[in-house]
Amino acid sequence: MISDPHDNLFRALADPTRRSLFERLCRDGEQTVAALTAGAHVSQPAVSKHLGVLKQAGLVRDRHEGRQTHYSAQLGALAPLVDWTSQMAGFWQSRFDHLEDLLKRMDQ
Amino acid sequence: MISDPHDNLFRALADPTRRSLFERLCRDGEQTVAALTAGAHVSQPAVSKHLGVLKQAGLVRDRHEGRQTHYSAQLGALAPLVDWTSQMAGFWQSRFDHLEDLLKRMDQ
DNA sequence: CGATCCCATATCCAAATGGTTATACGTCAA
DNA sequence: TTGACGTATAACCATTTGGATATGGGATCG
Repeated sequence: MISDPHDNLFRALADPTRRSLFERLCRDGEQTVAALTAGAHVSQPAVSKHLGVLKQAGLVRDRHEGRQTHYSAQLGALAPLVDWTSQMAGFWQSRFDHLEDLLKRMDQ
Repeated sequence: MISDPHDNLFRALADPTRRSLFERLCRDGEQTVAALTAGAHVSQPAVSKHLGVLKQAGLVRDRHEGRQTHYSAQLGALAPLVDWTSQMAGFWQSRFDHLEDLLKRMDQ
């Protein structure tokens, strides 16, 4: 089963808890798991698991420092999302252009 | 439990089959369920269910004509996605600006 | 060294999800 | 009106998912 490269990204962002974690990392910058757990309404293991998913999607990066792990958002990972959206808009525009072109030719 | 307005949108786009349907509607324009089912690698009821989810997310529109239903993409529904992405980028930029500002003040 | 702290992993569970087949329902044709 | 067609819904099932608690394992402190 082939899975397109967008799949991990979309799936990672689908969960509200995960989006919230990522949003907080974007808003407030690098944070430890403990800091992220406070404020998330789920247990620490749940937070760790979510961070794992985000990491696999390339949305976050982890940095180990002593016994704590600092996570930070990787904004660049959102690029495929922007590309995909642009592509959809492009398809739409393309069809529009084609229609416009057709009407123009009919007008002559 | 409050669910942010982005939730339906992200969740709808999380499934590959659903994304594929939406992509085809963007690329090729309005199509009947039968046309969409041919090409989707799942049964017709599965397609109908996916279209229902896309519709609830505002991503598609349905038009009944006789005994067939035509679906078309609603590109505008992607706006919240763009907004969200912009917001994340904005947060990042904001933190960057703040850091820049801080460094500037320390320089004095 | 022993205790504690921070985080990750293991295990388990309920609920959600995506799929199927069977069927109901409106529409068109004969 | 009867039957075929196009789509939606119903009922069901396997798998995935997101959560919890329990535990492991390295780092730090006493």
